[in-house]
Amino acid sequence: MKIKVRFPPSPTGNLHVGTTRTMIYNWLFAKQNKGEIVMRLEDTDTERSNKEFEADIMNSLKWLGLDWDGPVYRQSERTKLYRKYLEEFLVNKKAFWCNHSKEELEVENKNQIEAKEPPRHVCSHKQDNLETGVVIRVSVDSNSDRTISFNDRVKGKIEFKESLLGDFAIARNLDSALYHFAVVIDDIDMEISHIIRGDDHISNTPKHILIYEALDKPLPIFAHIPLVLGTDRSKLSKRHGATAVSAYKNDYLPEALFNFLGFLGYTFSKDIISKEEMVAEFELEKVHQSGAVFDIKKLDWINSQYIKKLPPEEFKKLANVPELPDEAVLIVTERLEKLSDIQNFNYLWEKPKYEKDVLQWKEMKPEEIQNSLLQSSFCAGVEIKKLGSKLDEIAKDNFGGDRGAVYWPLRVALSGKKKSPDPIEIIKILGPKETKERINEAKKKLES
RNA sequence: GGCCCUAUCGUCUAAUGGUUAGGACACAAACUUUUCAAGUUUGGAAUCGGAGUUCGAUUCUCCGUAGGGCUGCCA
Repeated sequence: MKIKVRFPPSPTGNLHVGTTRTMIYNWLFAKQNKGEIVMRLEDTDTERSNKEFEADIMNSLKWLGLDWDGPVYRQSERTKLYRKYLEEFLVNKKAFWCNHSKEELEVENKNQIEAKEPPRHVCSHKQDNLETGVVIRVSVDSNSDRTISFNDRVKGKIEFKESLLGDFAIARNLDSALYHFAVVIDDIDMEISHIIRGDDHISNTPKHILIYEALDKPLPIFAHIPLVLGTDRSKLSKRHGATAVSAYKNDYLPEALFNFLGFLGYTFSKDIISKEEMVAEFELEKVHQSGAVFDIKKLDWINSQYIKKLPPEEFKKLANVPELPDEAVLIVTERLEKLSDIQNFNYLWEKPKYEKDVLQWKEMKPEEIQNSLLQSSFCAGVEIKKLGSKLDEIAKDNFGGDRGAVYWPLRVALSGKKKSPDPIEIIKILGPKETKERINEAKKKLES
């Protein structure tokens, strides 16, 4: 059988990390099986869909390296196809026009809940053969004793009673199909073999199965993946933080996000793993059954691992710091979790700003700091290799061997920070001239 | 309310009818050290509850409980 899967985002928002995780599993599965991936924008809700979200989705997918085969389909451009099938459904009495108002349906629903009955709309217009109406519904037998069941590749056997479904809506009119109808028609038309989608679609599946059956088409294989959760274990949404992939672009490497998302629901052989290795290892049946919390701390760690491995040129480009000297890249990447944190190291390419009291090490007196800096400034031109022993000597001769008394003021003079890499590392990057200048500025600052 | 899904450290998870229930992140401590970072070592931390099956259940079954999803003329 030819393997064919789909990316079916709805352009009613930016690309969501949960949707992306589902797409990653589709992608891994397709790549491993030399299958095809269809890109299909589900924009049947014209009110909420827009081109900006479309662009965000495509760009984010591209950024992550999630590619697809063939053209980009839009459901809004396929209304003729849906119309053809809607007419067929109507003619064959598999669907009918319903003329109940929203208010009537609300009352019905309210009464059902109060009576502890299953919520569903069993339409009384079914036999009326209306020419038109408010909405088109599939006719479902409310007295059926049939159990619709399917074998989910990740969840196992799932069953629903047909009688509980009710006559569900599939189109606003002949030219405006709703989700349930458009997906099934498209999945049939595009010969989708595996539908790998979020857990939240499980309860839609029996409806879809009924449409496949009405068209006498074979069922695809269903695989429902658990949702990505927020810290309170509910479906990940904006109140938990950034959900758009594009919100991660400035701080995270695409490989790191991909790696992290892949682990939210699947266990690969090692924590840091490439796409290629993931493709080789992936098995649909091994996708976990329960939802996973999006833990940003783990993402940060994975990201830091990828940053460390970046070549200098690549890092400077991605972090957008062309002025950073190549020699400085290593000491910086070792300390970063997020790309934008590079701004904490701006003293490597521009003069630091700081308050003079930061220069003080423990109980040091101003004269002592001055002396320490003066001594250090004499070392500015010393060969890097010998710099360490030279500074140690100063500590020994002037401060009873307290190296902090030398290193601390020096580091602050160079970086303006309480926390920074070894001053010798910084001197290596700044060079003797700049080093001397910064020490002198520190001395001046101390006097003021 | 109805239907459906799920349940191992704080988080991601491993294991399997028999293990001292393992790892990673996070956290804490130690080492290193002028301060960070990195690294190394160590530590605390979990099988939701109750029945049943069994010589033995974290694992299998059932019942609870909890959480989640769906319940649209959204997708």
